Amino acid sequence: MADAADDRLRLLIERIERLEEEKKGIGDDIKDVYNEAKSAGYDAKIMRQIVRLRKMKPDDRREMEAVLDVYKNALGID
Amino acid sequence: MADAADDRLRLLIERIERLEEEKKGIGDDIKDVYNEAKSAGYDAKIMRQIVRLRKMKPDDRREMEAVLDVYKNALGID
Amino acid sequence: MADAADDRLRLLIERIERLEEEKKGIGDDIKDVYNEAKSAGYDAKIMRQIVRLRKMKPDDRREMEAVLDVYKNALGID
Amino acid sequence: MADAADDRLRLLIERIERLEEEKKGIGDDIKDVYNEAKSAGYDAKIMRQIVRLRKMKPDDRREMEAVLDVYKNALGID
DNA sequence: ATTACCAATCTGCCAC
DNA sequence: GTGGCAGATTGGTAAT
Repeated sequence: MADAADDRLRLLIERIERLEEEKKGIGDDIKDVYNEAKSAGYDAKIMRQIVRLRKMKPDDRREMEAVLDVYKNALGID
Repeated sequence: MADAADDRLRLLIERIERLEEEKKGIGDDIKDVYNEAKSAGYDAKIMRQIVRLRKMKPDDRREMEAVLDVYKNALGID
Repeated sequence: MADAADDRLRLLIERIERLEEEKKGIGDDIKDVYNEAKSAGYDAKIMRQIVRLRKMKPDDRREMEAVLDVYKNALGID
Repeated sequence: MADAADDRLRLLIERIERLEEEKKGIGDDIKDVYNEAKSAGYDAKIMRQIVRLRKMKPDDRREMEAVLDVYKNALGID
């Protein structure tokens, strides 16, 4: 009963499923590294912030941090 | 055909739907305030960071910022 | 030291914070209803699906369900 | 200025960054497949539902669908 | 053991 | 129409 269109859809789905498995594997690897870091006494939550900051272009990051400081001063934070 | 159990489920669902509507209304109000802020020249994204920071207890926030600085120095950021 | 611009920003932030509190309150109310439903033996996860389905226009929902069935048949699901 | 602890942190961060890059690459591949499917006339949103359903154990899926039907009947959906 | 909280992923939306 | 952003949901974790 499975015609050619059915096959095409099935193949697309199966490719997606294989890729999602790979993606999950890498996600697990990342989790392992964070756990290793945690065992070494590092704070995973702050490491994640670092990773986020390093993704930004340095100039953009500094600009963002500068504006944040201005707003913090306006609000009397710190 | 609708028995008492059906009614009970329906009433629960309807209460949820009413509450979700209210919640959506408030979400829209929040969006309006951000738009007003944007019109006044403020950066909405950074305002959201400020709101997040103000949710934290001051001591926790300072501690977090201090650790972040240590990590940034370790990584040579800035 | 707080000038007029600082005040304006502070007022905007405070309005947002008030609205977010209200929003959180309603979110808690919704959670309460789901817990009540759970106590009555209902499955919260499926109730969420129901709420989602009821948000759709009936014709759109039926169309979507029809396509889903076609795909399920193509994949031999069921 | 970089001591051994700094190096350790840096190496952990770099491992994470490499893994995140790989993960992003696979995410892009998945997106490509969905786009290919879309070009062939398939509905990506429903394909995602199919993928989700296929992740479930068949018995669990059928049980879930059965309960959903019960709730739909109780609410007069369909 | 459960339950609430928190983070991370995923979906939907809006702006470009 | 595409990419980024915010919101929602789900899974994991920590506390009691």
